[in-house]
Amino acid sequence: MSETARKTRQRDAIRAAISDAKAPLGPKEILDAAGREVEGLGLATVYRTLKLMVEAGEIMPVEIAGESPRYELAGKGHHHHFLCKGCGKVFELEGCCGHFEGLAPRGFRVEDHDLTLFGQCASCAKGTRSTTGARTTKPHVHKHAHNH
Amino acid sequence: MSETARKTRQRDAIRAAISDAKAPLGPKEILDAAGREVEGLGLATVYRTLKLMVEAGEIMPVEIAGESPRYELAGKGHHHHFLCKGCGKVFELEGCCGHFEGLAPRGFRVEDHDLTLFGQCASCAKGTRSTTGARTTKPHVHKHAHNH
DNA sequence: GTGGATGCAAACTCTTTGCACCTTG
DNA sequence: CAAGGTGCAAAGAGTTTGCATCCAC
Repeated sequence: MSETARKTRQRDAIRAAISDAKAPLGPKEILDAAGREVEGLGLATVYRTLKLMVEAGEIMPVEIAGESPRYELAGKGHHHHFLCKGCGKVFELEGCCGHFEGLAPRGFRVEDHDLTLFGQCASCAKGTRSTTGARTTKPHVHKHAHNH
Repeated sequence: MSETARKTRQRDAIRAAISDAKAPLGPKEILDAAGREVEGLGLATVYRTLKLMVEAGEIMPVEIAGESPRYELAGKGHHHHFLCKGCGKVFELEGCCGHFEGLAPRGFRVEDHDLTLFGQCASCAKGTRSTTGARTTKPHVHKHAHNH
């Protein structure tokens, strides 16, 4: 095989940034974090490395509807995410109540699924009064108007 | 209020394109469809109209992880979608087994959720041999490697 | 020394915006 | 006729790619 995958400072820094993060990171956040280790790190390198790591199965893209992709370490087992509409942070959820096969029409083969919860994280839930209250960070929030 | 919302040929065509479609459409597909009615329709108008219609609650964005947004009529009640990895088509699902509140950590408030199923639609399931088989259309498929 | 890796800038895709002109009410 | 709507082109944001240089092995 032509598996050459060299060890470089930039890749180490990118890998470290992702594993040290408590939540999935986006390309620019990764650049910020890894850039503190490697002077002059370029965004293109981050994108290239991210793609390689995804193909190598080292990391997984976390794509939340309406959000730009984030990345997290692979190998954590099946789980989903929670996006806080207050602070915009993404949290990992444990477990999955997953029996969704029945939702698909007859003849369809369900191979995979994606589930994301939206709402207020513990911190944001405290300070909220049900109305769209005070915001601390830039939220990137979308109006998912599911009417259950 | 300054609610003026005029009735124009372009808006009628865009609305019609969305309601006539069997599946959610993306901006370019809408341009194609509506453009057949209105000569010279521009993409910018489609985007502007889409945004207005979403704000007016007429349509809903359907944002599937890793896919560009599609739009469907609002008011269909709560439902989710199925993306066929074979042909790339999106199907509407009925119902929702939704009790996801328990998945979130204590203190979190779950306000909404998103669920998407991936797999093979009825047509594609027939022609598939379990291996990544022959493809008919351009799939836009992503490797969601959830390991259940 | 060689081939993979990197940084920069240009290229691309998708979406938004500015502006002059056209249309609805 | 005035306010809004439209088309085109330019501007943005996010991501990819070409290329000369650099560095790990």
